[in-house]
Amino acid sequence: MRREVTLRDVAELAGVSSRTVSNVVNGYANVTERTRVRVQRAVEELGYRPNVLARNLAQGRSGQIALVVPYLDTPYFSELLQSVIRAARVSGYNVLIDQTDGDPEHERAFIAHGSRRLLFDGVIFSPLGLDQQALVDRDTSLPLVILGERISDGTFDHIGIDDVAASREATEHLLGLGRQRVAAIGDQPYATGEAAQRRTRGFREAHQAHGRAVRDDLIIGTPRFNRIDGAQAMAHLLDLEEPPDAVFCYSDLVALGAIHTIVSRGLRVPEDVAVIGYDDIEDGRFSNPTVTTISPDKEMIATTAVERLVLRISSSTPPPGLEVRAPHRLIVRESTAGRAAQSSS
Amino acid sequence: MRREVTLRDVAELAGVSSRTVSNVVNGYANVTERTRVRVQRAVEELGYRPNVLARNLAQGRSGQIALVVPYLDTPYFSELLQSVIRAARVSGYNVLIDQTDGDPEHERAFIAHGSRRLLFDGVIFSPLGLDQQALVDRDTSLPLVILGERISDGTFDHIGIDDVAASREATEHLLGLGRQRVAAIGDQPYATGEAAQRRTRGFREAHQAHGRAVRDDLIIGTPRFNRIDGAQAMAHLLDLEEPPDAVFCYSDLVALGAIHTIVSRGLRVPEDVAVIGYDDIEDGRFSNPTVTTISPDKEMIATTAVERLVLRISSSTPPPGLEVRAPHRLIVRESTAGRAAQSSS
DNA sequence: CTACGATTTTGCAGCGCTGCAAAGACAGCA
DNA sequence: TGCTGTCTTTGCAGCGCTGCAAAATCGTAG
Repeated sequence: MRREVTLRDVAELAGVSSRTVSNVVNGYANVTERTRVRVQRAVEELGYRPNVLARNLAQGRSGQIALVVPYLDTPYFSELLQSVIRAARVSGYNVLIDQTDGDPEHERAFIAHGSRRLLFDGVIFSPLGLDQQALVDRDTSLPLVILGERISDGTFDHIGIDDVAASREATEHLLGLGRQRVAAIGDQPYATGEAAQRRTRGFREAHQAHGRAVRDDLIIGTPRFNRIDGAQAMAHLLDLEEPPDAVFCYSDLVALGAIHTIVSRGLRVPEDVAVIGYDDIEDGRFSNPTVTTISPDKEMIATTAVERLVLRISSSTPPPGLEVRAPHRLIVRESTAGRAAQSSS
Repeated sequence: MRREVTLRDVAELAGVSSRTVSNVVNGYANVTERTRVRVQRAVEELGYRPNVLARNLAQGRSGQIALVVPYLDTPYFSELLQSVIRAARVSGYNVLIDQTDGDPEHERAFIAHGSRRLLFDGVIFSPLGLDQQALVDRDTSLPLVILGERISDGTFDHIGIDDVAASREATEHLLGLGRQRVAAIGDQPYATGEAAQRRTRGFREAHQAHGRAVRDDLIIGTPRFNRIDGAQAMAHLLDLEEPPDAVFCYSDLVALGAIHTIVSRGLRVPEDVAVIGYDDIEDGRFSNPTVTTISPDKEMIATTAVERLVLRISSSTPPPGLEVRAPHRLIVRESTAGRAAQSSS
């Protein structure tokens, strides 16, 4: 395999210094049209491509941004990943993926002091079990953007939808259908379960707005937001003396698991139990029945996250922490509206 | 942000040359125990971490391997991705992900001459629409491992399950249930559809082995292996005068789409139509009904792929192309066995 | 005690690029 | 014509590491 073309090769051919070639390639100011053209021509003739590695070394950066997510095989995250990769590429960054498996220790290590600083220039973090303390202990010189439900303390950006409002809408949708006993699956009443707790808050607010009492025994906690968690929680709910006739699930996967249990007990969705999910993953559009859900604008979340992170990386003085609210909407499908909803997306 | 600790810093503290520190850090031979210990201590005291970038630059490699897949939000690929990342990290490589969207042009460009050679040291490629010509035109100096159904020409490794055999088993399972009209969804009778064609071959072989004729109008082509493709193809099949009573779907997503259509027509799975899928994605374990499927050993595929690629990268003389058959097995679930299968995983 | 081969350590150059500051070119003006 | 200020271009050093080959050290045989 032949040696790659370097800046120097181009410089020689164009009859200028390698520094000038660098200037042209990087579009720096103050290069005469004449030399620019000459260099440009040489670049093309030799098929020169900058060596990213060398550039990064010289600039003291790595050219990578890390995307830290709890699970990769969760559709929500893999859909997000796609958008992040696309956006990062536009800005000349590679995405380094890290799956934490929701392990708080692992999550903490990623943003703690020292860590593998050299491996990435910034982090887009979608924490699961990260507690407030980890954020306090973090290396504040590491550019950080957090996705999800955590409020920024001003030293990083935060992007997420309004979970409380979204959860309220979801619950109101169920109440609006005339359901009498609305359950919630996914609460996590402990320090690292902030995201879940906001959804529970929305759930309660909706009841309040409708002048309805929340039956606390219908709020079921789950360790994760998985199909299996949903399936088990639903089984528990159906075993109650007065089982619910509607369920707000804190993720579409939970909803799919719940539906699985309901149907395998010989009950019907939505006739016997209406189900609403959260995330709008593709699965929910083709499941049986299709799943009514809260759809966050994932593309916008990903794009904004990368944008902000890149800005943060290239700023000499750190920009103030931004609090970005991404839009969301309720998408009604069969699991609450029945077959009638079939035509909707 | 303070400067990072370098080799030289360690060298100074340990009272040796930086080259010796490098030797110790990299575990090279011929270092006295005495100096090794001394250096080791200095490394720990300063918290030295090698700069991967500089190392790679000096070694003329990038430290990245590319994983090229058609779609990332397809569960099969995101499950594979996880395993690949894990395996690559063990070998000190980063995974650079590229989604081709199945675009043949894009796929071709990735392994063609020149390409972005500097960005990655090797490629793990899961092609979709890649035709044989692209492989001929490829840059043979780029270490390559191909996943899927293509046979190696000796210049790269190939890892995949035996699709023909697996498809035969799947079809035989349906025939063994006593089904009379078995359909297949997913054929792609054109140059880039090799994978699909092997499945069709297995489908035919199974019929032959059972002394049954294949009804060609029951073999439906689909552009992709998606839910929507499965849903549409199934709709077409159900509109036939003699609709099938069993369907072999070339992916679990196709199967999920097909089931969706069947159920929304008021028919039952598996009573009216039995459905079998391919890939064993998690969705199929919690869908309603759960999906009988062919389960490839993804972990083994990923691990072997990385292993072979790393070997190929570090070999000065390219090793012969290996043809690896990963194991697969049939997992019977509700979509063919009915509720009775509930207990199986 | 010297010589020689084997082992361990070192110095230097260079991977390909960019930051920095200085040099050169050029135009305008006295 | 000489001088100044501005715009372009250049040279050099160095990012942190490793390849290479020479130098130093060591052990042992003569």
